[in-house]
Amino acid sequence: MPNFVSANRIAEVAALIGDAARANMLSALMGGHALTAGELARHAGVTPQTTSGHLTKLLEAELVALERQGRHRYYRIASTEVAQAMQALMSLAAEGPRRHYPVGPREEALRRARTCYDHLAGRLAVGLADAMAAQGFVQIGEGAALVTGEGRRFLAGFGIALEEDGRARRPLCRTCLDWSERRPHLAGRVGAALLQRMLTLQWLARRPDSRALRILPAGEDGLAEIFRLPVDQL
Amino acid sequence: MPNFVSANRIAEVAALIGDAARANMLSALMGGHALTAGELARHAGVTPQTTSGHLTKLLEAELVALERQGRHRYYRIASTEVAQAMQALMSLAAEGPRRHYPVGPREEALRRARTCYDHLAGRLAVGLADAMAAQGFVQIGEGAALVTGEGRRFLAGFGIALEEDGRARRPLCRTCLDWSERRPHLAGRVGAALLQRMLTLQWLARRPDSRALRILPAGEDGLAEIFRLPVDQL
DNA sequence: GCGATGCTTCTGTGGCCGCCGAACCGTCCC
DNA sequence: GGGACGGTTCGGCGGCCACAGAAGCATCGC
Repeated sequence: MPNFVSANRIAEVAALIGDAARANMLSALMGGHALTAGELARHAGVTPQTTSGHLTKLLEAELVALERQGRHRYYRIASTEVAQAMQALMSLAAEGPRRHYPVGPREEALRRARTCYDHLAGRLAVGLADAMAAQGFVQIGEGAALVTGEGRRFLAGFGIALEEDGRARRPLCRTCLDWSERRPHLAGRVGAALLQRMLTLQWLARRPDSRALRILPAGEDGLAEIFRLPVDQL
Repeated sequence: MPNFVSANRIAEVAALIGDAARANMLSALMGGHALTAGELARHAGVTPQTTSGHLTKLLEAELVALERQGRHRYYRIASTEVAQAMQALMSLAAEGPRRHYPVGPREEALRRARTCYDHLAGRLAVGLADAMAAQGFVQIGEGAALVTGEGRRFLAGFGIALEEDGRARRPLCRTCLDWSERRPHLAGRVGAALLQRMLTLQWLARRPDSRALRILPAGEDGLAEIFRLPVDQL
């Protein structure tokens, strides 16, 4: 029959995500942290044994990957492809009937700054992308972003080396549509590097048990001075 | 609870796609043609009444949109967001155990040139992207592409006007990872415009009942002369 | 008007799958 | 060692949902 990337395989993986418990687990893993089975069970709101079943399925389908460490087993998103698919589904889910979710304090923290798999999201990320674009470090198109030569130098000065691998067309930068802001922000290799660097510089800190990020004093200063991004306006 | 883009909503839409029949329908619609319920029923391999049920669900979730015309009802993908999600899931599904699908002649035609929702895909699309990048009309990054000033002029000469809407950050061009080539090609507004223009110029023709495209003689000439893309090498 | 066609709604049936209780296996700590 | 704890496997139950048969409702042709 006509379809041969076998729409059936698409259905398989979509069905895998299309279960409340598993979607919650994957969603939790989108925070970028590797989590143990128990933590995932709590996130999903089901018993450990049920969780275990789900995890084996996700493992077989290579949607998540496993790392053992002593008696703990850490699960994480298996690949950026998976993260992208989840991202696309989030955007889709965030559309629709525009439900009025009451904005609690926790949600407010998430809207302000959070991780999205391996990069920044939230108002901070959108503001950062805008600020860098304004200074000519990146060019942002629809679903697309490129680092300029100037931007490359700027990032190098900030401690991020974009290895100049031979093929000029390779490296760089994607954008990722933020469900809370409905605006693009920087993802891809550059996005991941920015998050990492800001964590090691202690500009930002992960909150335990949440995708939300705290902006530390050093971060407020650094973002304002180096990135020309006044954090208090976020 | 922690998750609040409600992973449950993600699960809902994923589950919607995660059914073989519905996935086949959506997959068929990814060809870019609007299809009738009957055609979709045939694609999915189920009876019309079952199809009807699926379609109401897809409609409610706004994954597909409906256009009535006499006693026919034409269904199409509702938005680019949906198309992107499907695209991401295809990439994911195409990964994995790398099954050996025997490559039939039909599949070969698809690998060569086909539509992907509203733009080109297959070797033709990848080659086109490469050729345009080589001539400096676009810059292609990872998951990202931008049209240069030169490219803008080139496209204008080819009959594609990229309206310069005020906000400089808006328009342009995405890339889309091709499952068959595992390489990016041009999507977004530019990708759609290129496909449209080549269809109206009769460079390409849609095949009935398939996503595959035929490259017409005028297309062979034009692609070689204007885009510097020798089609016979695809 | 008539029937034919395209599509839908209604209804019942069947199967798959997510769920938990219980038991089992491994790792850590003292 | 023993015991606690993190994880997994097994078995049986329950509910949801995709499916087709039959009937209903539009639109087309004559």
